[in-house]
Amino acid sequence: MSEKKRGNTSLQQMMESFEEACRSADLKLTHQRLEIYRELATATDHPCAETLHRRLLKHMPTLSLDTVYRTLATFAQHHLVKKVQTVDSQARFEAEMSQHHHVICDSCKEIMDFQWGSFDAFSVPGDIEQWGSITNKNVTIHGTCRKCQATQQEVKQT
Amino acid sequence: MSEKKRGNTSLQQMMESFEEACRSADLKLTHQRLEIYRELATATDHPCAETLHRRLLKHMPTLSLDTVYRTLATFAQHHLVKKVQTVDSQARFEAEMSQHHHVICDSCKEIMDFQWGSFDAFSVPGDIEQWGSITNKNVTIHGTCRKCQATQQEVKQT
DNA sequence: ACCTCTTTAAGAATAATTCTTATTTACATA
DNA sequence: TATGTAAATAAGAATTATTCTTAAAGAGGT
Ligand SMILES: [Mn+2]
Ligand SMILES: [Mn+2]
Ligand SMILES: [Zn+2]
Ligand SMILES: [Zn+2]
Repeated sequence: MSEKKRGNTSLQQMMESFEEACRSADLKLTHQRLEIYRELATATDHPCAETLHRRLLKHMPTLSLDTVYRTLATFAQHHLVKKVQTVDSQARFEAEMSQHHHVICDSCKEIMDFQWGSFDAFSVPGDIEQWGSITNKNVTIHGTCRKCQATQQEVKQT
Repeated sequence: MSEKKRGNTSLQQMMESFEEACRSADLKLTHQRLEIYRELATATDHPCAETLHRRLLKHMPTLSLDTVYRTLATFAQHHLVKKVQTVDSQARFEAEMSQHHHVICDSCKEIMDFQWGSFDAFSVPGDIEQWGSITNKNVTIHGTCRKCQATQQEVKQT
């Protein structure tokens, strides 16, 4: 039971369906791809390419940052990972492909997942259905997380 | 009645409250600031800095791109404009500060506003209220707009 | 009109990402 | 298991988006 919590899907399962997806998309199963995917799949913080690279360097000292970028782009094209939309300049990524939403702390930039089934079941306003064909709808909540609230409190007291 | 549609607020009104806000924030009312704000306020497409610059060059041939970036950053700090969150590398902006949501065409990158009062009235899942203090919640819908659907149809037939 | 501080334009610099190329590797096949 | 070949990687150069530096221009108060 020492595996990271990842919704209901275990890392093992994710790795297996990842390998399967690569094979059927004719993507070679390189050490780099496997490790980059694994690192992202175990991360819960929606890391940017650089963060991912920094983490991976510990066990793969020759991994290039370019490979991380290139690989993430390839994965995204094949819908194996998602680029997360943010207001910041560095792109951030996630391996969690199932429907979920984000809370973002505007102070520390932490992005957390959450579920909102009753929203998912909601149907969009009528005029939007005219607009075109919709592939997905997501909520982003912005605010300040507890940790940052505490920190800002301390600063005030200084 | 020839003014651009801007929700219910007219451009005149926006310009007036903009000038008022600048004065009370001790921001000098320069020609550049007025024109950049006006251009963004009349745009309905959430332009990036470069697009805005290109449009403004027609009437202000010496305006520098740096000024557009710097000015938008200043405006954003003072909550006079908003940076829109996207998955693309170029930042996009809007002057519409009232609560609204976005539909984004993944093909042509067009961003359209829409209202969703019943969503706004919805309260967020309980576990999120524990997370920290929330400043806003917004929906982003992704899909393909009618125009792009039509174009893709043509391509198929070729 | 003049002073002072802010803002601007221009170009240099930086940050994030992508491209080029020589080398290495995965994996299909013999 | 060895070999051939296309795909992928590492390294560094290049590009794109944005920010910084500095000298000159302008806003707004007196
Ligand atoms: Mn997520
Ligand atoms: Mn908008
Ligand atoms: Zn935080
Ligand atoms: Zn479109």
